[in-house]
Amino acid sequence: MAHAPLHAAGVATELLTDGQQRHLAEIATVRFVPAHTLLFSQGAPADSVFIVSRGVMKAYRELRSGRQRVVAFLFPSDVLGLAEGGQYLNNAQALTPATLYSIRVEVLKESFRRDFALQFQFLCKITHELRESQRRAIGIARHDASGKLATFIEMLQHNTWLRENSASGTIWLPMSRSDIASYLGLTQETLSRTAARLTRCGIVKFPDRSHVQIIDRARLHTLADPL
Amino acid sequence: MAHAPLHAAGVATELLTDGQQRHLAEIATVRFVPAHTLLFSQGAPADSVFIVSRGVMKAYRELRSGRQRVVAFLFPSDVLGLAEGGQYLNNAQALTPATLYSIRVEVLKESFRRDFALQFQFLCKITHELRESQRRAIGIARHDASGKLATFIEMLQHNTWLRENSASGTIWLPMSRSDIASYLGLTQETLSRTAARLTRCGIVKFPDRSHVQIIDRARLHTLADPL
DNA sequence: CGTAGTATTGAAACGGATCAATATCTGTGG
DNA sequence: CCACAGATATTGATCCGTTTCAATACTACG
Repeated sequence: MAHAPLHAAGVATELLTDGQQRHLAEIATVRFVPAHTLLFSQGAPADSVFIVSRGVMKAYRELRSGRQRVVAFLFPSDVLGLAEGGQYLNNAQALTPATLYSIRVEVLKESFRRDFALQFQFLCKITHELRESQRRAIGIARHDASGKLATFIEMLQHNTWLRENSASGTIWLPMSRSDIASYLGLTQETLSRTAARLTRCGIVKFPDRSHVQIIDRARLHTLADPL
Repeated sequence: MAHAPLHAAGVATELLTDGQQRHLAEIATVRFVPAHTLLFSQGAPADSVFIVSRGVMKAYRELRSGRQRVVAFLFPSDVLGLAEGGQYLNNAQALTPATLYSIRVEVLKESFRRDFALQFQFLCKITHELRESQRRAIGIARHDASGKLATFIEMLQHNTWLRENSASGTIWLPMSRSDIASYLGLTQETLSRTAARLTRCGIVKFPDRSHVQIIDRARLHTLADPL
């Protein structure tokens, strides 16, 4: 078990002691990734785990047909680098310019050995990711496109890193329409139509292609609530 | 962070030292659950984590409409009891008579503090669950029912605990048709029709309602492989 | 300003959902 | 051991929504 298979979970750095943060900074390497650049690709040897510090990343998997399925969007404090058998399972690409901390898995494991609380933080965060993944699985099992989209918008709404302006309720969408569609298991066309429908109904508004504004929070939630 | 939120991951007891196994046995309580019985329900105070020792469990969530979505099937060595805010997120029900180890989270956390490797095992297992959850999310994002079912059957095929007879390729299905349908995001009717279709095509055979037999492994895999 | 990638809109067809009826199984008690 | 009842599973017919294919509009970047 040389390679610790870690992934896609947020590490709440606020919950780490100063000493732990210093320690993490010591064992990590800072890495700058330009927008639209691949950080790593599926199948590559997985020797490091990454923590997003600034920017937004996407994790996606390449399918036979050349299509891609978005597996997760990663925000600051999220961890990525899920591996199996020493290989990364997903591709990781920057949606915006991003800076990450890169930590070699052997080094991280050694730190875990010394610091119980650090490992516990990771455990909690991976668990959090698992919760999110299950939630998402329930979300995309739905058959109605508007429900899926509503769920997605609510999800973003709760994400601290995207609330540009909590007063006006405007939310930043760092990902493309196709990314959202892929994440929700829809086609771009259906997503587009559904977004148009929600706009017509006065539930949301799209000031431009990378922003949503929630108009009718109550009706949005009614749509999002699972069934 | 009084309640460690753990869940649905396998703990490979084979990888634990004798001492660790003894220790786990000491802090755990054995619990027998008859078939079709609820172990815990969503919203209940989550004070314990469970490890399946024998039998099969299902984790599911109740939806507004009264319907239910199956989130996971749990087999021996899997961990269940995913919690958030001190409450269980899913219902857990036994599909067969089952025996589980029940461990109070505070006690488990205390053991983690003393035993790095024990915590690391849990970390690996939760990570494994996360992988599975992501795989499943990709699986149910598909639009074709036969692909979903094929994926599900392949998944079971790889599960050691269900291979009754690896020679004949017969697999035990401890869960009902509705459970499978719910897990795959399909209706019972569609699942039934799809199963019939695969049978007609000579890809699988259903000797009875709780067994599948793979006839044409190659074509099954072609269907299952994510497009 | 033009071009390539991205997004929207339109028309048509497929596939799964739904409603409804029938069949089969499981477990229980006579 | 058999018969019965309730749950579970299959099958059929129809409807609706999403996919698909195709064309047009937009936007960002050089």
